[in-house]
Amino acid sequence: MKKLIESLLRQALSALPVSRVPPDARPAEVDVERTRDAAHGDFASNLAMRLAKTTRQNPRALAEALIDALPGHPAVAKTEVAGAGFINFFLKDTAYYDEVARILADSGQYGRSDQGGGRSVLLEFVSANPTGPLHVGHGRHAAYGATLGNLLEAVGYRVTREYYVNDAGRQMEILAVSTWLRYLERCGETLEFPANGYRGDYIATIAGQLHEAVGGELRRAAAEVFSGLPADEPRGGDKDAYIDALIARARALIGTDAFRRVLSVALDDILRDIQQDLGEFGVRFDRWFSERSLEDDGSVDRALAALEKAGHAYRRDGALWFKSSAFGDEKDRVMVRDNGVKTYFASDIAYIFNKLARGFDHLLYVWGADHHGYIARLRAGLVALGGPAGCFEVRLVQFVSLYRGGEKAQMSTRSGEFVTLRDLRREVGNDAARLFYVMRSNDQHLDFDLELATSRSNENPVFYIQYAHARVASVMRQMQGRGLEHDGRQGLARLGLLVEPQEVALMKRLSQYPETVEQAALQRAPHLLVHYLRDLANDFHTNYSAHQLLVDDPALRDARLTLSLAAQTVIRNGLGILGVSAPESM
RNA sequence: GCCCCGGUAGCUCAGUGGAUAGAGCGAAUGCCUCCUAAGCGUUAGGUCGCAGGUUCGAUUCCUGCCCGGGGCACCA
Repeated sequence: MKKLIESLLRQALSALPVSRVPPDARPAEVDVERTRDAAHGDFASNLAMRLAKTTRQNPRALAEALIDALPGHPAVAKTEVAGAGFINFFLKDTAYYDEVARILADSGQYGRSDQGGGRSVLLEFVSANPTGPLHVGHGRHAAYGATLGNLLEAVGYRVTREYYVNDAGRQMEILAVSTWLRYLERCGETLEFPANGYRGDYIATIAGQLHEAVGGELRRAAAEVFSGLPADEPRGGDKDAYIDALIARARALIGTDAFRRVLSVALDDILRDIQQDLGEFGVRFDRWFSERSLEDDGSVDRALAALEKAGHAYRRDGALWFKSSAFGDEKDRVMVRDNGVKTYFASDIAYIFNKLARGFDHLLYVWGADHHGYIARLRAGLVALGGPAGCFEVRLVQFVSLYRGGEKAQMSTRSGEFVTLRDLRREVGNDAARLFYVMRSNDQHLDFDLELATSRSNENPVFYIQYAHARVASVMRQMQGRGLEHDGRQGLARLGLLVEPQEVALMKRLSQYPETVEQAALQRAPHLLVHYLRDLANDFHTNYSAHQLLVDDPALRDARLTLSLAAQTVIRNGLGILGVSAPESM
């Protein structure tokens, strides 16, 4: 509907003589917005005021000229010049009736568009290290990324969802050694757990499975394991040096193959858990991309070689550096350490190289806010490899705090006492979790109120929105219980009977849905859709309270039910994008 | 020190180069012989952090400052 007004204005603009508005003064896009005040009509444009600036003409006179040039359209009742030069558009009610008809005809497709023109987007999100279960922060990434993917698809992009599995590198070795130590405890050894190890209970569980599988085969005496190692942090040593020595010792005692096996057992178990968790949460990925595969198939080496060949890499102090400062980063970055070990940055370069090679039009990353310093260097890598900087986009998600009854719930990652995503889902349910996670702007720290998420009142947007949907279903059941039928064609034909202000307000709100989806997708802002649905539910409940739907007059009843079914359709579509269910009863 | 995010009603947060800045909660208060009261209505509540600048017009854009959170590794 907004598009219609924009197109009319564009036609009017191109109809103005060049002498009046030179071509280079004409904006590529005309801005049309919904009015806040009904006295200003339904839509307004500041086009004349913008032209007035560039052409140094009177804005009101320009507005008059534009209105004169405006082609007539059956949906437009009236246009006027107002204020400093606004052009206000008043629509006929029939325009909204047509929109209701479109909603019911398009049904599940209503609100979708081909704005994206089928361009391909690689959306990478979550990508949490497989060193433990997902916690509530990852949950926000999952909900945000999944909703973003749905939004982009709704406006015509081809979206590939990918989870980058960091299954290589030192963190994996720490995971393996942590598992092995718990296994030794299970075998009966007594030991002091390293400060830098993974301490969560899940490690002991995995160690138990390992013990069942291999018995005492990998058991070594604790004295043998720990003799001659440097001091750990609690004893005044360096925890990193200590755990590295411990890893080397483990390798030496049980052999590289067995160490690898322990690593695989732990990794497979944790990854399976993550996949199951996200699956239950309704978050699906097209591909789980293994970091290790990039190393195994030589991609990392090739990417490093490509950078060296292009003259963007150099050696210093025994390390291989990427000259990222030449591409806007604040300083150069190490890719291969002086001990020959590649940094994670090396594989991330290889990964982005891989993404480019797969021919995506756009690379969209969702990262935690703590990774913002990483944006410049990865973009630098992309550009150095010959990729277009414009296709690279990162959206940062701020942190999540849990509140329970006004008290902040504590989380800490290494202690193993964090609140997992699974715990959260069990407590508040998937629907509430999905919606609460995307209710706030991703730029905003999120205070997740556990009590609110489970409360059954209109302050809880989940129940409030779902209830509006269920209420329509309930009325339809009620109608059938009375032996009545709904005549949809009659309803559409008699929408003119809907003259109550609450009914008109509901129709106007419904017509905003396609704009809202588009805006939310293009701004990467799912929270706009949540707010819209809340407002829509409010309009529905208001109308429901003000006017009986199941009235005796069949024509009026059909019209009202038709409008209600349209509202139900839009709510269902919107909740679908959010990954929230639309129940028939509550 | 540098970089990112935030500062809008008592609280949690939307919003925008335009016309009188919004919602929910909380507070006060009204509505069930009637389709789900898991609902609806009414009232009160604001120096859009502060100071400059650009503009016909700034809460919105720019600069500086203040406050809160985060980041500045040959860790992931």
